[in-house]
Amino acid sequence: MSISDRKLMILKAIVDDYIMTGTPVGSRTIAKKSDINVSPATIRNEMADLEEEGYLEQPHTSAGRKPSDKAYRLYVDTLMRASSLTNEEISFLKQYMKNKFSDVSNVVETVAETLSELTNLTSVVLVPDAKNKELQRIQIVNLGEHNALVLFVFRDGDVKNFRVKMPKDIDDQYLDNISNWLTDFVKGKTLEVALTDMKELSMDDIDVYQQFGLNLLNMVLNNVESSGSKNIVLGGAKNIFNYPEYQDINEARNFLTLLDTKDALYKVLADNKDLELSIRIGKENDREELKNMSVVTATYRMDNKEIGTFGVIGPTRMDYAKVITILHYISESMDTIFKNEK
Amino acid sequence: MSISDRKLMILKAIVDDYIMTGTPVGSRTIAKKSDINVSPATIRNEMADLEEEGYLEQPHTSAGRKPSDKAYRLYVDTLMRASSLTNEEISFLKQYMKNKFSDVSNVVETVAETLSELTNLTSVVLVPDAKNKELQRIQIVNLGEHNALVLFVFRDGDVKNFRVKMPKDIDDQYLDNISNWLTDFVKGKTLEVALTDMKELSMDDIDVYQQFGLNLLNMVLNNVESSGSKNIVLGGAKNIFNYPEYQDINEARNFLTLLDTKDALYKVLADNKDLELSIRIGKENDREELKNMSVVTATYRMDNKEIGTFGVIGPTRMDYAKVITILHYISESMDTIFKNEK
DNA sequence: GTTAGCACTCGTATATTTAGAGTGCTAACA
DNA sequence: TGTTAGCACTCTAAATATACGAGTGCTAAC
Repeated sequence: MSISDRKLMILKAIVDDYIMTGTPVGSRTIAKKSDINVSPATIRNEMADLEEEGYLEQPHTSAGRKPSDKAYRLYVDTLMRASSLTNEEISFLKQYMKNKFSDVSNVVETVAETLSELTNLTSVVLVPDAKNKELQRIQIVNLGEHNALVLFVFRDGDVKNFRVKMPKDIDDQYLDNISNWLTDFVKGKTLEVALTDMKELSMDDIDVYQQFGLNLLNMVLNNVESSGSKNIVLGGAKNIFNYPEYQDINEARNFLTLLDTKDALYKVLADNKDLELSIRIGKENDREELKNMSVVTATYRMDNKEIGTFGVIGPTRMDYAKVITILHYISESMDTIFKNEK
Repeated sequence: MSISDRKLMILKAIVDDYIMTGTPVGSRTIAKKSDINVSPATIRNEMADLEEEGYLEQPHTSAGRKPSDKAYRLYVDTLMRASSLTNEEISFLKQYMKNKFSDVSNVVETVAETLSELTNLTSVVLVPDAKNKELQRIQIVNLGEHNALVLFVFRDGDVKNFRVKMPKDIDDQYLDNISNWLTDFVKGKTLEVALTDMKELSMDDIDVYQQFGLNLLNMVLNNVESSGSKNIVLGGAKNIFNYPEYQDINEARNFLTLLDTKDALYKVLADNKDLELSIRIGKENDREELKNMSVVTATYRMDNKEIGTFGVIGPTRMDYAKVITILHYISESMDTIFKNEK
């Protein structure tokens, strides 16, 4: 059963309005605002139909209607304009991002910040899993007094560092030698591959180096794994307060608590890794805690390997068009960093 | 005019109770709870006196009393027990921190997390200013395709890294040479000193290196300075919800907004850098936004140079004794990292 | 098929009442 | 002279009652 064009127009008008205001919208509002020149009574009839078909819901008899998840889905898939941004806004966006990303050491934080500021939502950025990234170099730096710092530099420019204690103070030159040996060995491999490869080395190989390297790699891998659930960065958590429906302290609190259970968020983002753009509306989310939220994520990839997954989380009545546009332009900005300027 | 011992006991009882419950405390409560065996009526008289002297305030006629900032000050200075923790709790603390700090690459985040978890307050940690830290090594790592990563390793194990573009792909060996030259030049100096020193180099010195080094140092310094207000890490922001007096959405919101204006927090922490332990109660804070909060900070130093400043921020009715104890044990744990195990 | 009219519903905002916690004062007591 | 029981008084917070209004669904006319 297909829905008449007028019904769709009405539905779109309702969703648009609800996304703006957050209050159930009545027939009068639609009659006045939209360009469907028809009386409130007529619209009421259509609305009753739309409700029967599951697109609208009524909080209570004397309230207007609000869109259901199903309605948002339809809205996102076919109703909404591709972008709700004007040309000026878009060029502002581009400029803004260019500035943001100009001198960046910590891309992840910048993406999180940019994303939340532009969307006025809470942003979620998945820190790329160090386990699956190619190593570029290992460098041991002597800090003196039996302390050393082991640096793992990855292909993508990420750096992880670990403080280790040495049994005795070791000559800088010797540390460099180990560093070089390790680098030669691991370069181009992921942590995991490097570790298994190293285990297979025959004992004939320079033993001390190997033992040292094994210890290091093991340590790092453990560390990387144990901090698995923390590989997530948030931005703009308090943006949720902008939404009147979160003025209730418990709602707000629950939301902030949800943000703290990074396991859940991690799962969601990790699940969407394969998708260039993922939109999960309300009950479409698997996680119970997210059943009344929407999560929109994008994955940026290069040479068919994902570099990063990032997105926003917020009320189902978020401005999907705007969010999608912004995600798009952030991807593009990352292109600039990782490709053009290379 | 000195205050009688009984008055002090009553005041302490009131503060203790108010810290626990957050609700104004009446004469009955004190009469029952404390070991001052005296009738409510008597306590009322004393309370009236204490109010006159500015130690107590009454939200309204028919409510109990709550401590004033002045009362908290007295409490902190002379009334409270040094530690409200039992021996078991303390050994738990020590164990907890030992675990936390065992395999740490990011000390700052760990301190923030530990602090907020243990105190149930919001923690604030000042990231040590890279400008004034001694450099240990500079290492340039080739990432391929005209990209390179410049690593600045500091004496204390901190690492800052910057992605740079190279005009053309440069031989790894050559990059190592530059790295070594730079390291030799900067080792033991702060960024600022290194920069001025380098400017004074005569042009006879290997010119390319110098130019390259100058550019790098300049870039890093700019970056470090421009991110000045961000040198702060928070933990447990939502702990504020544990306090019933912050159930009001606006209070909570204001608090979270305050946390976002890192300038203010930075100022506060930086101001207290010289003090091993600083307790600012309510109006004692200079900042208007903090006039109804308390900020307790500790500075950890080594060889008379501060390594880190960290503390908590929360309602004036925080459990000062507990907070101080915990700050103390965190300092101690850091000793373990930076000294004993060295 | 569309629309004006109207009775009806129900949530929110406002006013009113009630209950109780705590006080200050007075007068009696040790 | 300091302590205490007794009691009237105050003021908040919770509970209850009232009023308002936005929005609906239905009916009947166009």
